[in-house]
Amino acid sequence: MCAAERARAAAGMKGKATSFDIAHLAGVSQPTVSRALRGSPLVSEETRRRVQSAAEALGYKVDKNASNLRRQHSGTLALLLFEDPTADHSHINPFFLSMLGSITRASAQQGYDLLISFQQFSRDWHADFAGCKKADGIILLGYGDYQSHRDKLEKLVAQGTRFVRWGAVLPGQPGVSIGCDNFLGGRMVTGHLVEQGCRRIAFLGDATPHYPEFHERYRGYVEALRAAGLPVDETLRADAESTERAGYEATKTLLARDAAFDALFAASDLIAIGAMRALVEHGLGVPRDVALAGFDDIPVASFVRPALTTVLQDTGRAGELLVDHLLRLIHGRSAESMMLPVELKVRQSSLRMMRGRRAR
Amino acid sequence: MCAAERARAAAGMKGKATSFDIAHLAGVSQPTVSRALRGSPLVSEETRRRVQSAAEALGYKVDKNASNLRRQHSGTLALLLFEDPTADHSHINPFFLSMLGSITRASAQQGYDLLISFQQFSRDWHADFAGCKKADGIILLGYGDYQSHRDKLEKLVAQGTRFVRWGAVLPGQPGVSIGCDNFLGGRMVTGHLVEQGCRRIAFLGDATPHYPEFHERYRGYVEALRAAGLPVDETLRADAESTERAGYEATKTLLARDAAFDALFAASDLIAIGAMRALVEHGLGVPRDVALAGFDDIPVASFVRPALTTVLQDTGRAGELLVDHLLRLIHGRSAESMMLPVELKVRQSSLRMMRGRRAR
DNA sequence: CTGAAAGCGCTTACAG
DNA sequence: CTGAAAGCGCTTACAG
Repeated sequence: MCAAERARAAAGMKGKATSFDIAHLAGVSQPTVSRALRGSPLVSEETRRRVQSAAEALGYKVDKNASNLRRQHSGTLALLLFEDPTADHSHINPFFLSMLGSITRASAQQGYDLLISFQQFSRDWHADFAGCKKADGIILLGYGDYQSHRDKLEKLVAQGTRFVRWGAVLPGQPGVSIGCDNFLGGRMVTGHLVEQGCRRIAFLGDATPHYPEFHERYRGYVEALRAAGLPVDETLRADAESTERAGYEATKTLLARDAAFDALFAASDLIAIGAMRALVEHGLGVPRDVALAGFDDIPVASFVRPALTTVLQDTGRAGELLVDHLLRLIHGRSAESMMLPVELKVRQSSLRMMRGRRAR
Repeated sequence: MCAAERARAAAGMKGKATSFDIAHLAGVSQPTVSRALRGSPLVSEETRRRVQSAAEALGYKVDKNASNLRRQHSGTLALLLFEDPTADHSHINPFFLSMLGSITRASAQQGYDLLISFQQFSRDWHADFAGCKKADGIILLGYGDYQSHRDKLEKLVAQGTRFVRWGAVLPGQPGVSIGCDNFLGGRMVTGHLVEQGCRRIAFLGDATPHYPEFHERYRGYVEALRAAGLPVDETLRADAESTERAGYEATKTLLARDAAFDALFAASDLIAIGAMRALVEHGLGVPRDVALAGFDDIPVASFVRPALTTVLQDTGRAGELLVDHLLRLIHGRSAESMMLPVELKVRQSSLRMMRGRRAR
């Protein structure tokens, strides 16, 4: 039995203490307890102290359900992680894990709790969090097909649900989106591969508007090829969702096609790592025979051998911005979509000049 | 304006619909709405249908705050992630990330929401979740110093807070703990290194009772050495918390000590990866000059070169068990601490016989 | 099977 | 600066 329990037992109470118990102990009314604990300026310093020590003595905590009900808010943000239903369920994409970490931190810093939920895009999740007041706002995260599911976002807007979305920032999208400059990232990587002397650069990833982020990266790739006067060869493109397995298989497809390539730009690091495995199995050296680059800079990217050239998205900043923008919306202020800068991380996997410099 | 809004505007309502609105539309009393929606067997099939379609028409969702307040529960579990305050804050330990994924999935499967929060052990978090009824129970996760903070756990028990803890399973601990067989894991790895012909095996990690998991792994290491008739040399031990940086530095310390070693057992994969970098910088080949093994089998473990020998903890099963045991406690049933089996994953980093088999 | 009533534990306008 | 009163939106024993 701890001190608080003993004190309460002495006072003849059972169960958790309520604000009435504190009021009784402090010799004030129950509303005064509420005011004192919420830091209202209406309460005298001396009363506040009495209330506070009574609350501590009984181990009292404000009941969130009651408080939220009365105040009509929840002090909670919901993070919805959308996963491709076809993806391997045992591991979450490390990139989103990293985002999750920074979002958790950012919302804690702002005094909000974070509710986490995995969702399928197909399900009817749009009213599950804001509708029932479990959360004041929603953060949407995931490589998703926002084109087919645009109606869900529009429903959120129509409902007046506050939400922000991580993903491609494109004109005319419902709600607020925050994402990195995928187009620029794609152009930078491809430009770098061109500089390395690559001439037949393949693209791995679903380049349809159904995967807007990949699509933007692809557009950057095309732009860089154009700028270098290189043709865009459709046989050098293979679809892949963002998994290692898909990258592996897309590379096999490409190899089977017998269309020669000297570089591979994978739309994500996971795809790139799968590609690396397929290339090695096929007896091709990276970067000796094929230069390779990915996107995201997930933690493994620097640990694979050769270390993977990729595009860094600042997840720390992204998490802060997502929470920040969502809170603006919750507080009735305006928030604009925005695009974050990216950074090219050149590592060994794309450095064709390195050939022979190390005994590998 | 969506259909639900239009319907409600027609009915002259503003704001979210309540159970009274549904009652009105369905032509029943408000309590009947509540019963119908909660699936009470007292409601006739026909009434239920009327209520349900009214609820759908108005886009009604039960207000969780009100429902929780009345029912005195929250339908939510809290996951508290303890991080070493000295650790690098930009990345979360991948092992815990993996646990987080499986816990999220398991609690969703059981119909519970999951609240996530990062905590410092030193802070006064014990009443922050259960005390204020934000969560029905708590899951504790993190390489923590449970010895110094044992009083916190005891406070939880005294309060009657339902909680389960991931970590070392030792006799006499407050509450329910679930963890893997760290002792066996340590013994298996060390035994394997001995089999590979290693005779001077160093241990990297804080082996004090303050890190009970590492301590158990260390005890397994000692046991395996004893079984092989090898001495336990204190100069072959260097403290490290579970970060890459700490592993890097501990290895440097070891190297500076000038006590020869032919193998390194790191108490975690992160430590092992840091160690690998230090060894390479020092001109030592892995596994040629020094065999290396870690613990956890985080995703990078199979991607570093050479791939890292380690001990697999089944995070999927662990997450399920943590949630399962916590729900047992919440439902007033009993739950016992338990230990999960581990699996040795032999990869190249420890295969000294491999020397020369590949041109690396 | 259904309704009228009470109450979960707070917060906040209102009155003093 | 403080208290009495009302009410947030449900759920559930009680009565019929």
